[in-house]
Amino acid sequence: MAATGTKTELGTRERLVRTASRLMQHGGYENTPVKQLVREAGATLGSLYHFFPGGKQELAVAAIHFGDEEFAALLRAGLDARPDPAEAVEAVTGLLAEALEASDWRDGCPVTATALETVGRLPDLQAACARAFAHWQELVAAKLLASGYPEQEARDLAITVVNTLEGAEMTAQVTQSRTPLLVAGRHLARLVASYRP
Amino acid sequence: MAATGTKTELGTRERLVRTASRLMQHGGYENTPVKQLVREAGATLGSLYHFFPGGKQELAVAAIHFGDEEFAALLRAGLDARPDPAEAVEAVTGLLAEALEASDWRDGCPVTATALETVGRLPDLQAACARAFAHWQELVAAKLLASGYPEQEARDLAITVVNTLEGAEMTAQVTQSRTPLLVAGRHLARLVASYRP
DNA sequence: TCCGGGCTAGAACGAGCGCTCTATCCATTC
DNA sequence: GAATGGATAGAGCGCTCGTTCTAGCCCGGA
Repeated sequence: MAATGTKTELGTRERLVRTASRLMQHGGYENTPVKQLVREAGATLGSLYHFFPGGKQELAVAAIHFGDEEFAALLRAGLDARPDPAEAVEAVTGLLAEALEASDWRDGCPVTATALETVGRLPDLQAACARAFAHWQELVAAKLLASGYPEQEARDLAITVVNTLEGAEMTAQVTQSRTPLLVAGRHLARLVASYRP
Repeated sequence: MAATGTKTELGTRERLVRTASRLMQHGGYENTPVKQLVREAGATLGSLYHFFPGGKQELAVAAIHFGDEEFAALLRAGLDARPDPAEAVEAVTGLLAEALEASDWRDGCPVTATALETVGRLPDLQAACARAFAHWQELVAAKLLASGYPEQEARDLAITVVNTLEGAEMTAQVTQSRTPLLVAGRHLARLVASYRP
């Protein structure tokens, strides 16, 4: 929210959040040392603890929210690209594959790594990750509902679409290949189409 | 492999590998301190570096292989439970949901957390994780091929089946709910059936 | 009885962790 | 020009990390 790039200079707080999101996207929470984070953000420890009295964990929650919105934007872009929801879902996988390869297989889902790492350990972060997943499902469900899919089928399909995107994105990263995402796109399109009202 | 429970006492090496696999399943690689690992395995640091001169990383590779086989066993159990591959895949999701809830949502995929954390950082571990995914895909593909599915469709379906299982398992963990897995089961069964030769 | 190698044992090391703390800067306000 | 308070700055704290190292245990074969 607020200015997200229109300003030539971002405030210190915003730089911290974006840098944290990027580093956590790559290595998760524990693999992101505060000192490196602060250095890459062009800030200092003093600034971090000024804006986030709760320390690294509070910053991480903000970073997950930022990644949530970032991924949601890409999701919306793909979903809006085609009127038909089946084709739209396939368009999303294309966007994901493109972005992933362009980043040399580094920029996967900005939430997954942190989510897995914090399950049963850091409830605040786990909750933030769960909210992100729910948010993305909501976007997919809205597209299906707008296309006339019945409520229950739309919600269930949204769950599987998001989960399959997550799984395919992870495998694409680990194997450094677009294939898992592109195959997922074809299969998800077929699945969504098979429920077409 | 070798004895996996028949012996009343497992050797120190085996205890280290199993404990590492379990701890990495829960928190990944970096969140698993060697000292805790050694303590829970009933071993000592000396033993660890005796059996694994490469240290924590070498042990982690062995642990990933163990988790690979463990998950493969569950996969085989589900796939063999039903002759029809669509029903078989759904059976797998049932087994996964059961095991996950029984562990209070802790025992997710033994590889995913480590996989995401080591992408682009620890090539040895990343490669071990990639091998595990390929192995599981192979098992699913074999089931489909045995049921008469054409080569290419079987391989592609296997990719999506494994990816969707991974994604659904992760979401089930984070949200502490069987729903993602059960919904994935229904959808995967429908998808697999839609290609039935 | 002695030996020797597979294995166990845990204290100690240097590096890096998240965080605290005091000092300072600087735009805004009287 | 002085005072104010948000923001910046980074040295240093206590702690834990993975690893190293030396010493000793156990037990089958000579």
